[in-house]
Amino acid sequence: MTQPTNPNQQTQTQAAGETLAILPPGSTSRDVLDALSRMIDREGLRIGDRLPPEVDIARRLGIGRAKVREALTSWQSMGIVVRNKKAGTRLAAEVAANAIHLPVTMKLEAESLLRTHAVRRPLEVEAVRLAARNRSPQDAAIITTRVSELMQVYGSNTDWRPADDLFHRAIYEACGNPLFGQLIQQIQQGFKEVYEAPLGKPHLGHETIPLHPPLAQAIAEGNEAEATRLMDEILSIVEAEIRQVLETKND
Amino acid sequence: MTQPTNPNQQTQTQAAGETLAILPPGSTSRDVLDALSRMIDREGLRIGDRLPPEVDIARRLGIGRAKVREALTSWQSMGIVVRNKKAGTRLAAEVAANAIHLPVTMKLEAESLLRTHAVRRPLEVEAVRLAARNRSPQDAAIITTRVSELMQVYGSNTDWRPADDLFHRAIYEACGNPLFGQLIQQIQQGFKEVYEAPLGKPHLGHETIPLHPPLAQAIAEGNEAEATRLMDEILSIVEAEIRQVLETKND
DNA sequence: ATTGTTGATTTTGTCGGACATTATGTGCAA
DNA sequence: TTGCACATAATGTCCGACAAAATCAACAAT
Repeated sequence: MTQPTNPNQQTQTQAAGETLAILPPGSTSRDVLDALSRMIDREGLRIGDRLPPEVDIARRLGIGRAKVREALTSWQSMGIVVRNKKAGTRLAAEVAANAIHLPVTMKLEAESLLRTHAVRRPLEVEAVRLAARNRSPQDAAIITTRVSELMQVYGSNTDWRPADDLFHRAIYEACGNPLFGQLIQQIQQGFKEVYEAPLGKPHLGHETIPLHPPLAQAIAEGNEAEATRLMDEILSIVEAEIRQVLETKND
Repeated sequence: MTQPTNPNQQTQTQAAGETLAILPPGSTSRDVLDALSRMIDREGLRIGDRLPPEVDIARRLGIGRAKVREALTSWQSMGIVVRNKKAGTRLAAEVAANAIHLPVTMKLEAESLLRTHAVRRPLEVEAVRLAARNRSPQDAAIITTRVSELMQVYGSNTDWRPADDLFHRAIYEACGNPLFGQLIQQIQQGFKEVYEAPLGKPHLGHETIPLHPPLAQAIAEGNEAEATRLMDEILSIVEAEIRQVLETKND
């Protein structure tokens, strides 16, 4: 055992990390978790590494230990950290089976981009199939509107991803099962965080936008086969782009 | 608004619920959550209902408020409860987009059995496809062993579901992407909890067991089309059984 | 009579302190 | 060198107090 190369051992002479951002008094538990995330990033902590004792974190962030514990409890319930009496709080070696928090899980395993995409893919295709089958006329109208808005933005040189988000959310709405939207958006959120952090967020999926109008039409017409085929093609393109980005990064 | 029929208003004259089980001193946070679950069940609380103030819970369970808060924080981070200053802690009306905990979510919405099955279905099929494509020889051997064990147990009149679990876990292992296993098992866990509680757990999926040996063979042979077809058929049968159970329950 | 306002109350949020519990490590003795 | 007792450091738990905020009740104003 004898864990290797722990960078933050005794170099912190009670005032080393004091330059950290002190949280304002009205900060939520989410802010604490964000600050902890930044701290983990900055100090380059990996799976199994210890993070500072609760009292130190509290002092460095200018908050009470109760608040730190609340945040760590949240992470613990997600299986992100493991707490032990004297061993301190460590980043979890493996995620508990019954608890998932994709954003952090993925952040800890950056190579899992393709894995995450592989999970997202069947969910997206099935959501499109159900949307084509179950859409109401209102849903079809919303989807048509969203795709026209998307193409309008796409024509200009502004960021088209918010419009793309709205379009896909309309699909999740139309499929009649809120679990699809919840799961996919959870996956997407984790994807974005890990993707935009180290790779500088190139506009992924740009090539797929021209396929969106026929997808919307297929859903509106109730053409399940064509809709799922188009969605699968879109996701294939995205997957190829991911592989390309990963390869160019590995140079 | 004016929420209706809150059963636990002022009938508790400081000593009503005192007969609750007092937790032993060495109880974990999980125990507290279990006790809270039982309390919710016993008092018949629904979505939007308030649960007792933290100090009351602490007194009734014989623990400190810190322990109660830790447990509630865990639930809050899963989107199960919402906490407000004077409004108290309420069971969440809708699950936050970035936090999902299917077991409790489903327990609160029993009608979502089919929705959950609809999400599980494409994931299972894709996992089988990937397993047929990427399985190693060892994986194939394990799957073959598991299915033979399953059929052996199935022949006797003991409970075949543990063996069934092992078989499907072997598939998740073989597919080469741990996220599939994590997500599906999370979904399954929630499904079981909500299913077995109100419906008395009939042996769901009994009809599908004879389809498992050919499924295992298709995976071992790398026959993606046949494997996915069989898995889809299995899940169709399960879905039909779910519908039947729900209908007979609605009489 | 309805509406707006003000104030009291209740409940969660946060802090600090104290002690218990438990790994971890250290030093002494065999 | 090995084994054991003890010191130490970190989380776990409880308590008490106050802050903050949402709700409710009473009251005033239109």
